[in-house]
Amino acid sequence: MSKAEAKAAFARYLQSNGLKGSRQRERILEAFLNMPPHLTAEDLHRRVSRMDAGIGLATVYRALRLFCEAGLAKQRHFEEGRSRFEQAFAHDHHDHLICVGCGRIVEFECQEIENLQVAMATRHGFTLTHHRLELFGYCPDCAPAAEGQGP
Amino acid sequence: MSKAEAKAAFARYLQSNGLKGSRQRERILEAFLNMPPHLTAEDLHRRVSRMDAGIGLATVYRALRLFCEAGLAKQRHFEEGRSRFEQAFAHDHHDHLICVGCGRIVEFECQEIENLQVAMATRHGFTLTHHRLELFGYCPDCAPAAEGQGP
DNA sequence: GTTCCTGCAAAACCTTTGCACCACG
DNA sequence: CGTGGTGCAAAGGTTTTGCAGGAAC
Repeated sequence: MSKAEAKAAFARYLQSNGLKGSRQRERILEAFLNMPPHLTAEDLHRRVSRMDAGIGLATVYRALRLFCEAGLAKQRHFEEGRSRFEQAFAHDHHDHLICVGCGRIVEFECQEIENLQVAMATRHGFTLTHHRLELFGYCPDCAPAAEGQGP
Repeated sequence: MSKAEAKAAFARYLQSNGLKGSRQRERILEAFLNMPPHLTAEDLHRRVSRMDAGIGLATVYRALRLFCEAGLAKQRHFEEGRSRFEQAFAHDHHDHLICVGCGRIVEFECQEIENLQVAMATRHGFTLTHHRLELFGYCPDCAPAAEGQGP
């Protein structure tokens, strides 16, 4: 799904639910589509404020919830106390490799793992809807530092 | 590691760090060891309060943090706004299969998946420290209901 | 003209912290 | 007895909500 399609999908979502568009929602969606993935609501608000200073954080939260309901965004909980949002349309599916040194997040996919997941679910009688896989470790830049110094 | 060993490990942890035991910590550890996994701090507090009404929620949080530091507990963030804690000693490692219908959580392990994870990490130059894998879907009891009714 | 949306501030949540007193060692 | 633990309440951070005014359809 391209960015233009995402915008169209959002407009459609609004219309079918009796909701209205607004300058703020356009700006927030625009910023959301052009951001790196895995941003915080506050991150997004900071960026949006640069273009349109009057937009409130609450409005960003409300828009993000809408994006999630419209299937454009996905809310994720990494190992911190707050949520991050990613574009749901960007790639059909992917998992995350997260550096515990610098926080860098790399996306990857592996069909073999997916297949094994389905097999495990089936073995327990489950019908899979989705999953979450996160690998934590040191990226190439942080690996040398990790050896010399403990936390 | 058995429950008795867990208690001993905690006592050792306290001693080596110049910390003290207390009635509250004993009670909280006891309750923690005898609870189902994946409990909330509040869940644990509720249970502990039944045995010892005066124990405060803050004390439970402080104890849980200690348990984590001592390696007895692991803090996890599922797809909600709060933390859940599990016994770290129960099994060396496992992943989770979570029913989106009833919330039931099943633990499983799969060495093949683990191996592939290491391979993926290596391909990206990462050195793995740990990971998180959660499979979401309908358990056998909830699967039939899922077909007839959309959300 | 409705109805929904917005900004602000206040509330609601989970979690942590400050403080005076108590208990362990 | 000194140091760390506890309970309470207050503060902290993130997310939600109530409300009066404004904008969209």
